[in-house]
Amino acid sequence: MVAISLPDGSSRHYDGAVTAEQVAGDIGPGLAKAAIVARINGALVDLRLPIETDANLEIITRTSKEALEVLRHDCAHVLAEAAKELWPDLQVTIGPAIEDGFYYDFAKSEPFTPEDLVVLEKRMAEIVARDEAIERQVWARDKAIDYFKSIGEHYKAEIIEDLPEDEPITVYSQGDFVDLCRGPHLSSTGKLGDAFKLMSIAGAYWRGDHRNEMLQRIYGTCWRNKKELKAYLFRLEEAEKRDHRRLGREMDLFHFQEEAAGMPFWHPKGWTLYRLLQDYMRRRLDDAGYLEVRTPQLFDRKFWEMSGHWETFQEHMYTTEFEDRIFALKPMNCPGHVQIFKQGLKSYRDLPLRMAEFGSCHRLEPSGALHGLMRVRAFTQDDAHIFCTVEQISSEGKLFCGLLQAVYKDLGFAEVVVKFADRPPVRVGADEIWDRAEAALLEATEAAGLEYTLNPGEGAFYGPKLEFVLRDAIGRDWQCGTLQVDFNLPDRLEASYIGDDSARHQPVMLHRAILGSFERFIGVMIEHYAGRLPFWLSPVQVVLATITNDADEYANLVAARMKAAGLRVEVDLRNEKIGYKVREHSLAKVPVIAAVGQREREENTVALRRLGDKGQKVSGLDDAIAALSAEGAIPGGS
RNA sequence: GCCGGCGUAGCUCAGGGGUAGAGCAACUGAUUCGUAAUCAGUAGGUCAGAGGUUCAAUUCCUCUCGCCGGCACCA
Repeated sequence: MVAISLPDGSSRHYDGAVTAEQVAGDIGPGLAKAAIVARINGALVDLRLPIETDANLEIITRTSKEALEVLRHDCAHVLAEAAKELWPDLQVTIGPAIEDGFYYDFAKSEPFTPEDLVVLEKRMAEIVARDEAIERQVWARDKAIDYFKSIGEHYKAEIIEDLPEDEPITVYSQGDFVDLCRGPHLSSTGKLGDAFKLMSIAGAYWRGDHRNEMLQRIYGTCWRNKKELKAYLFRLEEAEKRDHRRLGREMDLFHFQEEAAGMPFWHPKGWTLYRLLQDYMRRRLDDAGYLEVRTPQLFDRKFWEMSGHWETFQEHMYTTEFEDRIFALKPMNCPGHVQIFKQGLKSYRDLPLRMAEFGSCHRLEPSGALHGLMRVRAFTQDDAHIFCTVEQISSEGKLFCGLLQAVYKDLGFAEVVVKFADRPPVRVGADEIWDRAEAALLEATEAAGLEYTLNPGEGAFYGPKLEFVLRDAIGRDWQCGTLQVDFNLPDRLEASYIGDDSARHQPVMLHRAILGSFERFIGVMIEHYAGRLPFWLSPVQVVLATITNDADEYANLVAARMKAAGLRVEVDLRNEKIGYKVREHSLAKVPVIAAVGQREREENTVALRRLGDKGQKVSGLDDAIAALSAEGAIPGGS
C-alpha cells in the first residue's frame, strides 16, 4: 500500500507504486491537464516518477509560481532540440532557467544570426506541436560518458566526468534529442505552450571561465501564458524608456564621447544635480562627525607597491612617466587617507577618526565593461575611512548603518538589502581577530535594524564586509553602499596610535561608502525615478511659461522672486502656444510648470501644473512661492 | 579583454558601386494663442577614422576607434 497525502489534508491509497500524473487524473481531468510537475516530500519531481512509498504530494499546476522555472527549463531544452535539428553539428552544453527566462549555450563554428532566432523559434513551436513525450532515465556513469562522446557531445561528457561519483546520472529524452539533466521536466513538449520568445544572441565562456573557449548563448523568455509574455515585453519597453543614457541626453544632463570613453561630460543641468547630491552628502557627513580631506590624484608607483595595489591592479591603473619615475592616477583613496592619519602622533583619544573625501578616482576598466554612468573609468566616490579600535567597530558600524539608511530614505529608496560577507579561505589576520570583527559587524547590522543575508566566504581578504543593495522602482537591485573592516592596510602602511597603555597600537580601518560613486548613483536615481527626480534634486524646478507676450514682464518678476526664495527657475517667453511649452517642459521632466497670462498678472497668481498631472492649480504668488520653497528644502536638515 | 551586432543631419531612422533622404529639433518669417506638437520657408552631412579593391566607395574588403547585447572583470 502506498498512501499519498494531499495538501488539503486528505489522502489516497494505492496498491502499488503510483505516479503524480495518475493521482492528478484520479482527482480530476482538469487537474491532470493543468499539472506541470509534482512536489513529493518537498522536492519537485516529474509527474511520471513512480512513487513507491508513502508520501506527501502536491500537484504543481501551470498557475503556480513554481511552474515558471520548470517551463523555462523545458523551454531551454526545446531550444536545444530545435538547434540540434537545424544544425546537427553543433554541440549542446547547458541551459538553465534564469530570471524572466532561460538561456542555452551552444558550441557552433558559425555564429548565430538574428534570422536564425526566427527559424529556431519556428522549429520550437513545431516541437511543442509534436507533443513529444519527455522521458527520464537513470544511466550508468560510464554508459552516459560513452554515449555522449559517441554522438560528439564532448561538453556533456565533460560535465558527467566532473559530477560527484555518487550523483545519479539522469538523462531526459524528447523525440530524438537526449540530454543530460537533473530535471524535473514536463511530461511532454506540448505542455510548454506558446508563451516564449527568443531574445538575443550573446557570447559566454564555457563554465564561466575566461580562459576557456567562447560559446554562443541564446537568451529567451518564457511565461505561463501569452498575456504574461506580453506584459513582460511591455515591461522591457518601459525599462528602456527609463534608461539613464537616453534620459541623460533627453534631459541634457551629461554626454560621453569617444575621445574620453567612460568619462562623463557633465552638462550644466547634470552638474547641478551632481552638486545638489554632493552638498547633501557633505552636510550629512559633517553632521555625522566626519572630517573632509583632499588627497593628490597622482602617486609614485612605489606608493601603490607599498599599499599592495600595484601587484593586483597594475593593469587597471592609468600611469604616466616623467623624470624616470612612474606615477599612477589614484584608483582609490584609502592609502592617501592613511598618510593624513600618519601625520603627527595619534592618540586613542583621537579615535574614532572619520576621514571623508569626495575622492576622484580613475580605473582603466576593460572596454567591454563600460556602461553609461553605471560603469565608468573616471568617477568620484563618497568615500570615507574610519580609523578606530577593534572595540569601536560595532558602535561605528551601527552609526554608519543608521546614516546610510537615513540617506537612502531621503533619496527615495525604501528597500535596502544587506549582505554580510564573512572570512574568505585566503585571508590575512588571526582567526580571533576575525571572530571579533565579524561579531562586531553583525552586531552593528542587527542594532541598526537591517535585515541581512549571509554571503559566506565572500569577504575581502583583509576583513569582513557588508554590502548594501538598493531595490529600485522596477525591482532591479543595485549594490551601492559598502562597509568593510580592514586589518591589513594599516599594517602595510604602518599606521598606529598610542593607546591608554602608552604603547603603540594598530588602528582598524573601516572603509565605507553610501552612494558608492556619484556617477553611478545618479544613473541609478535617474532610472529609479524614470527621470522624474524629487523636487529638491531637480536641476530646474520651475519653468515660468507665458501664455502671451503681455505676461513677459510679470513672468520675469515672478521668476526673480522665486529665485530669491532659493528656487531653480527658468523662464520661457517664447512666442509659442502654452500647449507646446507644456509638452516640451514635461518631456524635459521639469516638475512644475507655472503658466502666467493676463489673468495671473491681474490677479497676482500663478497657475501651477505638476509633471504628469492633467490639470493645474491657481494659487496666489506668495503662497505658491512659500509652498514650493518648503517643498524644495533639502531633507535631513538639522 | 572575449563573442556577436551596430556606427548615415542635434535626435529617431530610411537608402544604397555613379559623391545622400524623411520626420522631429534648429534658424527665419507669420501667428499672441489658456495647458502634452500653429503654419510656412531656410539651412544643415569628409555617410566614425585609416588603408585597400575599382574608371568610380558612404555602399565591397581589412584594420582601428567607439557604442549596443552578453561573458569575463569590478580594489
